[in-house]
Amino acid sequence: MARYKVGLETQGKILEATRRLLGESGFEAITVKGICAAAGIQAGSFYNLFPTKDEAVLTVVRDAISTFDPDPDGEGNDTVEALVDAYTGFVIKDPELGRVYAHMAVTAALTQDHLAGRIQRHHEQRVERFTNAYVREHPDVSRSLAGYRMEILLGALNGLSIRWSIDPTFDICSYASLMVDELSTTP
Amino acid sequence: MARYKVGLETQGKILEATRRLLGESGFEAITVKGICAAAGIQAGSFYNLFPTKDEAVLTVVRDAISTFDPDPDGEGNDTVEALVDAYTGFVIKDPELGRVYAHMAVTAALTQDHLAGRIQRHHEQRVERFTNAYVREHPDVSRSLAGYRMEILLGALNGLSIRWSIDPTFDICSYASLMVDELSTTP
DNA sequence: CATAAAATTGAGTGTATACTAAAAATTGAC
DNA sequence: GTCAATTTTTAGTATACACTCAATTTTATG
Repeated sequence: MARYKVGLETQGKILEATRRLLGESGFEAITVKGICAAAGIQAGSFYNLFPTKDEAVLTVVRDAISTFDPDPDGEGNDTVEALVDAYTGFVIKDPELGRVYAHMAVTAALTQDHLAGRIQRHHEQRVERFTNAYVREHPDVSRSLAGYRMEILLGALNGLSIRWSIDPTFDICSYASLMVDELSTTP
Repeated sequence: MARYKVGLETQGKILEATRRLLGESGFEAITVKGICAAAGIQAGSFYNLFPTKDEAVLTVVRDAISTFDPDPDGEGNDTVEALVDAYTGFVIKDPELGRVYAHMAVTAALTQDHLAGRIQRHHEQRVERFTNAYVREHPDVSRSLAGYRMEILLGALNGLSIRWSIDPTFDICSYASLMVDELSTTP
């Protein structure tokens, strides 16, 4: 753990580099060597501050998850539209972390054993939060149908996020808006 | 290239193993050593038949793409429902290749440089085929709105495929049916 | 400014990877 | 059955990876 000022600075540089490289090339392609080069340090310095590569990756992932889980205390007042808008809003505001989140939600669950459980849990909570919002807005829709619809909505949102991650000019906001619009007119 | 019978058999064993391992663990985790162990051969034998690992992977990917692009000649008579049903039908019938396809469509475009172009092209063709079917069924909907809707539909289908790939008990067919149903009632 | 703690470096380790080459074994057309 | 072409094996190479450690330098506290 960092105790001196320089150590904290180095920690910051490492996390910044990790975040950028994760967003650029994903969970498979990231290497300690790459992180160190991007941070301008040597491997030994990295391991003075992080016990393993995965620990640095996990720190960034935790950061991405909490960023994209807006205002957890206000859960009882969500609307589906607000949740989707919050997501696309964050993606636009911090595309680097947005890419990390998209990779995480979709690819990392398949390929990163040490993250799979955490990602699965996050997905379930996310579906529940969206479903709660949806039933609150549509009391006449059964909870199970609402769950189906929100699973599809999040599947689509993840799919579109990957599309955007591959092609940064892809206008994810328009697609997300259209999706929410058409959802709100479905009886 | 294989010229003797045993060579062709070995080629078959290699492709079978590659397909299974791709479906099980994805594009990042597959190794020549793993393929050879699963096929019951040595590395030298592999390289007698395939110039590189990527060539074996690409052969399986081509196979997956053509499997999930049903009856290309009948393009002019598609319906969106039939296209989605064909997709989920193939996924159920050959889950191994289905998993390969899902990994490919979503993760490989990000992480496998040698496949990215091919996957991008395939996706664009897929969107176009779906869009053509949709405008044929809904002549009153503009082509651009149809394109948006089909991009979302395919995003969702990809997202749900990944969900199914992570959790094989996930009932992708029900979700896909619901999606098509609700699409057909959208004006 | 002395000193202990922390940070950094540089030069490693071991392991796994894709891929190769030479020799031995097998195949199949004649 | 011969023999050249093909296939298989065995034993490698080179490279990239995560991670380590002893020596050196830097930090900050009294």
